[in-house]
Amino acid sequence: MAKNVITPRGEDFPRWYQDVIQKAELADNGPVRGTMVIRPYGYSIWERMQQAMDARIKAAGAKNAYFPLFIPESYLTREAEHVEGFSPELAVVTHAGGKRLEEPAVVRPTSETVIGEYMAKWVQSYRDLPLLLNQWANVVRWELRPRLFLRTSEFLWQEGHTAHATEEDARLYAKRIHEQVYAEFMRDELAMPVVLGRKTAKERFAGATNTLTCEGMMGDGKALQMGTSHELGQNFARAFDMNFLTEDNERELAWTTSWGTSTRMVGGLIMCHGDDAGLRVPPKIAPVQVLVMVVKDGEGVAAAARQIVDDLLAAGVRAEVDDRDTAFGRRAVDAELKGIPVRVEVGPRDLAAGSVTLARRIAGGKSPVPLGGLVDAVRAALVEDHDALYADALRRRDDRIQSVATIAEAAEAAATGWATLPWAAVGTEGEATLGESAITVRCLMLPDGSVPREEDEDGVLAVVARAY
RNA sequence: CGGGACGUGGCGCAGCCUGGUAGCGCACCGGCUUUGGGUGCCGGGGGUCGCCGGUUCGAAUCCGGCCGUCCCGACCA
Repeated sequence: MAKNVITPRGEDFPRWYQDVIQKAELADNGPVRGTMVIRPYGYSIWERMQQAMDARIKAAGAKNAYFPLFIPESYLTREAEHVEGFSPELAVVTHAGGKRLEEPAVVRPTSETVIGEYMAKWVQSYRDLPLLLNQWANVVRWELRPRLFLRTSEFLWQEGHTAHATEEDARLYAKRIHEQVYAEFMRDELAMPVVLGRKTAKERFAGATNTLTCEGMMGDGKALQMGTSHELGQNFARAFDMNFLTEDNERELAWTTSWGTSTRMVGGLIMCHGDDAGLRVPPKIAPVQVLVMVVKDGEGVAAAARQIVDDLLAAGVRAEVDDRDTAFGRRAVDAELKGIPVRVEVGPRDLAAGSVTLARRIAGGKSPVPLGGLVDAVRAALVEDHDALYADALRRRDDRIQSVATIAEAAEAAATGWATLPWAAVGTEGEATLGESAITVRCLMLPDGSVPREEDEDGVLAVVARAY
């Protein structure tokens, strides 16, 4: 492995993170503070996330639609908590077409309001419910302390918005998205274990009655909120007059939900799986699962490498050839920085032996594989790598969660990881105390890992940590 | 907005204190070399020293003003 290519994680984790993003060619800072240029390799990772997520969202019954970037300022103000929560980070267009606008247009920070307005129009009868929508879009939240992928003033995301006839139906749908779309996606595609829970009132989405969250643990023990699913009660339905006639011809307000995941997940992926050699991309998300490297050309090696790529592609493996003219070591280091799970090294020596060399980014090590058995070996490696990444992440998380009894102990544990303690021992005051040390209650959960329906249920645990 | 630092080729920095017309590492380009772990050597291109003004024969360097960036704090997918 190459040395000193990037800052070691243990030396300076934030610096390591920046180095990985730069060296793996994931992103650059944009020209306006807080903005981000997503480079092709970073974007291809996002595209794979989108694809996998989109399929799950559709399987949950939601359909894609698109709503405008500009929202009338007056919409935002209709839901009191919502506007209060978002006003500090709004970008507002006051001038356009060379004139001052009669009503300023807010650049969407999220779309509950516009979508609420239109859902109100479309929902007339109980027969129109549930109405299940999703959109892929960019949103803008003017951030004071931006960090690439984790907190940028503009980011890309998916936002789901649904309307239901009953509170129970809305609750179950928010839960379904939380568990069967988000958490499963993170586990099965990103190889990331997440803690599921509900947010405290302080951490709840502005305008929601309940916020469910997926919290991931990063390599430095800090928490990252990777996705949220909200029950909005009738708050937005009331603000936008979204009502419908029941079977009994009664007029009732709908119950709505919203839920989102963003490009922040790319940051989570980096910080969860990366190591001192760079990124490690889980095979299912990897834009390039196998890089076939021409070690030394001249004896039909390049042609053999291309044939191998074709065979892998035909077998449904995402493969690319690397026949660049640069030194082998540099190309190998590049592949490691980018976290490509498997490298197939092809050189004259290999071909003479009728084999190739399989180099593993995640499991580590190299070994010869007969050409005829390559496709199967690659398939097995990719499955094994996914499981290994998940196991690593899970082990780290379990090692770094401490069960404690007091706020003081929790604060101590949060220096290196997470702590769980009875929510009853924390409460709103304890939450404020911890906040003074930049420690937050990430979520509330039950001892068996399930999500409590109410904050004050018996045995509810608070998960506290420092967070991104 | 409160506290701290910094603006010099693409990136990271030295030079400033003690003025004399810009240098190093990486990256980039060309040649040879080596392609099985950032190969080595030779050659080369690229900078209004953040901006404006002042002092001076002469300013990256000294003085004044302005602009910008980064870090810490208050907000967040």
